[in-house]
Amino acid sequence: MSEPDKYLPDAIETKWRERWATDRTNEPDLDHAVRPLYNLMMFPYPSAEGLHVGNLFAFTGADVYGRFKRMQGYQVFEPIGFDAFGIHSENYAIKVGAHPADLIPKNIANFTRQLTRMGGMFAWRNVLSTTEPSYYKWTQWVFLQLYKQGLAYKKNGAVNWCPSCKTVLSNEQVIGGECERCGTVVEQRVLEQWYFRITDYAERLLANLDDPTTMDWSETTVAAQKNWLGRSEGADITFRASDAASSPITVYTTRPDTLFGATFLVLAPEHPLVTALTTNAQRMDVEAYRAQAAAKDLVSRKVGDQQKSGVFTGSTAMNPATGAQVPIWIADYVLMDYGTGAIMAVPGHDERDFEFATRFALPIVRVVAAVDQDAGTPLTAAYTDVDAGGHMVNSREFDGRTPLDTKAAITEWLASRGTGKKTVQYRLHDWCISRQRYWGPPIPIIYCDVCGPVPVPEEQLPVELPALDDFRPDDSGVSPLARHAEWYFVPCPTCGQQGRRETDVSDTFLDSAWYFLRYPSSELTDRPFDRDRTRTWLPVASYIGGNEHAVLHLLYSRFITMVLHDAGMLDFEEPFRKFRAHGLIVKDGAKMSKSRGNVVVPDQYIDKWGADTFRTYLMFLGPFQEGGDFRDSGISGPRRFLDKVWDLVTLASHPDCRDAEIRREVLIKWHQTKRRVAEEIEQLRYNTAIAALMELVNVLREQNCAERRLVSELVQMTAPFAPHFAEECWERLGHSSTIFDSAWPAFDAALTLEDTITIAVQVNGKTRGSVTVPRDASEATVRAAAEAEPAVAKYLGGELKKVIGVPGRMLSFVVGG
RNA sequence: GCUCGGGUGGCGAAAUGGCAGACGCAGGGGACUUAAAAUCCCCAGGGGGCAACCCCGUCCCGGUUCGAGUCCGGGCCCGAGCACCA
Repeated sequence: MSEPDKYLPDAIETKWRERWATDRTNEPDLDHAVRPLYNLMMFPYPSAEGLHVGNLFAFTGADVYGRFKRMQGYQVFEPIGFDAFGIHSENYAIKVGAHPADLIPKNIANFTRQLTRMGGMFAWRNVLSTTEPSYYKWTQWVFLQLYKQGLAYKKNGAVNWCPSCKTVLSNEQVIGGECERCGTVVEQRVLEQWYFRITDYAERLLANLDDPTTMDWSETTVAAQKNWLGRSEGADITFRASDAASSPITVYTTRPDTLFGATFLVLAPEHPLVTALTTNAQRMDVEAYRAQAAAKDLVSRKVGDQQKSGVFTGSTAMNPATGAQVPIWIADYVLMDYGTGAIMAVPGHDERDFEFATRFALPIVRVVAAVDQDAGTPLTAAYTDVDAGGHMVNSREFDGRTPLDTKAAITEWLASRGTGKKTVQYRLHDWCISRQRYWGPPIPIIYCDVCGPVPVPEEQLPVELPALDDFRPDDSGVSPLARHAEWYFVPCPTCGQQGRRETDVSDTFLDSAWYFLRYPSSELTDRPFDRDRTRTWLPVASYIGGNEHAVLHLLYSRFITMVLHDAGMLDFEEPFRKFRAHGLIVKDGAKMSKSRGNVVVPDQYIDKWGADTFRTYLMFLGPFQEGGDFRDSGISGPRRFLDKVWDLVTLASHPDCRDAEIRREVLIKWHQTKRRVAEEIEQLRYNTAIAALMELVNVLREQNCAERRLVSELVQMTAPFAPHFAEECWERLGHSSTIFDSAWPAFDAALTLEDTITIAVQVNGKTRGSVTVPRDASEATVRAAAEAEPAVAKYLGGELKKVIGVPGRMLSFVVGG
C-alpha cells in the first residue's frame, strides 16, 4: 500500500509557477476584453533589501481581489513595475559606493524573483521600470504637455532645500520640517525652480472627492487630501497706507466679521512692500529682522510653540471700517506663501495675534462677546468661537448680530466700497518638480541666448540621462549633469545656435504620476498610451496602496490625469475609480524598523511554509484595511487549514468516492459559506472570509463529508488566497484547465436558511433562556414555547407590560412588579 | 491645537441595536507512540457553587432603549496625518 500524497508546497509552487508562465495564464488579451477589470497596486521602489512583508501584504491583498474578480468572469489585468528612479535609489548607491545604473537592474531582478514566488497574478509582459528610456521618454513628454498648456513654469522663490540630499523638495516631501527621504532638517533657499500649476486644479481636485460616481475611495484618504488641499473661505481686504505714495496692502482673513477689532497689520518679512513701508528710523531694525528670518530653517520658522518675534516698520495704514490708523509690523509667523503674505491682526479673536499684541503691548479690542458677556468684558485670551451664540460688539451698525451673519455682511459692505472681496484660499502650493540630482529624467528644456527656454521637440525625446561616473550632488544648487559638457551644450532646436540643456531632473513623483496609463500600452514605442486600450482598461477599477501616498502620489496622479483629460487625450479626469488603503503590519505589537531589528523578511517564511501558507496567513492576521500584528506563532494555523483541505481533496479524488446525499445541515453550511466568502472578499474582509472557510472545513470533517462537488467548490474559494495549492487540488479533482478560469461557486439563497432557529428570550432586558422553533414559526408559537421554558417562566411572575419580538432573533418580555 | 482611525480573553481578532468572544494562536487535560514530533478528542473571559444555576464583564462617566461592544453627550489613553495656513 502506498503512502497517501502529502502536501509539499515547494514542489507544487514550482510546478504551477512554471505552468502559468508557459501558458501565459496571467495575461489577458489587452485588445479584446469583454469584461475588462484593471486591478492595480502601487508599484514598488526596488530597494537593495528586497520586498519586505509590508509590500507582500499589500500585493497579496490586491492579488486576492484580482483572482476573485477573474473567477467572477472578468478579464483581469494585474500589472506590476518598478519605481526605480529617484533620490532613494541614488542615496543608497552613494552609500555603498556603487552606481545606481548598476544596482537597479540587480534589485529589479531580485524583486522579480520575489514577486513571482509570491504567486501574484502579474501580467509580466507589461512590466515597466521608470528608469528605462522607453518609459521616461514619455515622462518627459508629459512634462512637455504641461509646458505647452502653460502649466509648467520656472520661478525664483523660497524653496525647501535638503542639505543632505543637496536638492530642493516639494512641500509634500517635507514632513514636519524634515526631508521625507533622509530625515534631515530642511533649509530655506531662494532658487529658480520648475513648478507645475497644480493650484489651478485645487477646486476640481477637491470637488471630485465628493463625487461618488467617479471616486469611491477610502474615507481616510479622502480626508487626508481634503486636509492637504486646505480650502478656506474668507475675504481679501485692502488697507490704505498713510503714506500716499505707498501701495495699498491687501490682507487675507477668514474672519472679516472681526474687522473692527483689527488693531495692527502684520506682513511676512519677505513681503515685497516691506522696503517701501519701512521708515528710515526703522530701517536698520527691519533689515536685521529680515536677514534673521531668511536664515532660519523652516522648522524653527514654522513651529509655533516659541515666542513670537517681529519688528515695527514705522508706517501705519487705515482700517477701512474704523478709519483708525493702525501700525504695520513684520513678523515671521506670517508666511509669504499663504494668502497674500499679509494679515490684519485681531488680537481679541486670534490666539497668535493675541500673543503678539501682548508681547509688544499693542491694543486689544473685543468685537465678539459670548452669550453672557458684553462689550466691556475684559479679554484674558483670544475668544475664537464663531458659532457659540456670541454677538458683535464695538462694531457700530453690526453690533448685536452673530459673527457668521456679520462675516457675509461686512464682506458685502467692503465690496460695495471697493476695498475688499470674498475669496477662497487653498493651502496647496504649486508642485516644485525640479531636483538638482542625477538619477531621474532630465527636464526636456534647452536654454538659448537668442530664443530663451525652448522645449525639446517631441521627436527628439528621450533626452537620455548620460552615463556619469561622478554623479554626486553638491551644495551649489546645480545638478551634477552640468558637469558633463558634451551633454550640456547642444544646438538650440529653434535657431541652431549653441544652447545649454536644463540640468535639473524631474521629481520621482512625476514618474509615478502617470505609470498606470502606460501599463496597458507598455510595448508601444510610438505613443505613451493607446487610445483604444486606454478606453478599454481605464479608469482603474480597483487600486490598493498605502495611505502614506495620500497627498503625494495619489494627488499628483489625479492632477496629471486631469491635465491630460483637458488636453483631450483622456476621456476621464479621475484615474482611480476605487481606491482602498491597506493597513500596516506591525511585528509582535511594535512597528517594524531596521533599528529595532524586527523587520520581517518574507523569503525565510516562504522557504519554511510555502507562499500559499504565507499569503493565507497575511490575509488572516487582521482586517486588510486595518493591518495587523505579525507573529511567527500564528502561521501554523493557516497551514493546518490548508493541510485539512488537502486531506479532503485526497478523499474526494479517490476513485471510490461517489456522489452521495449531503446531509441537510452540511448543505446549509455549504451555501451559507459561499454567500459569506463572496461578500467578504468583495469588501476586502479577507480575515473573516478565511474564518468562514475554516468553519466549513471543520463541519465537513466532523460530518465525515468529502463529497466531490462540495470539496471542489471549497478549493475554488481558497484559490484567491492559496493559488498554487488550489491549482494542484483542482487538477487532482480531475479538472484540466486553470482553476482561475472556472466560475466562482454560486449559492442557492433558499439553502442558506436554517430549518430551525434558536431564539433568545429576554425578561426585562436580561437573557433568561432560548427556544428552538421552526424557521417560519409565528410569534405566538415562539411566545408559547418561551413561556413554557422553565428558565424563563420563573421570571414571568409579575404583571406583563409588553412583549417585543424580533422575527428570527429574539423575544423580550417586559414585566412589572 | 486641528483632522482621521482605534481601545473587546493570555495573544491576533469576530459580532445588520438582539445569547459578547466566531475563526485562529498560545495553554491545560486525554488518545495514539518505546519515546518525541505530527495528528485526533476534550476544556478554556473572571468570580461563586457539589450541582442545576447565580453574579460580574467590551477604557471611564452619563444618556437614549424592553435591550448598547454597537447609537448620543462628556472625558481618558494609544496610533496616524496635518500644523504659526490668518
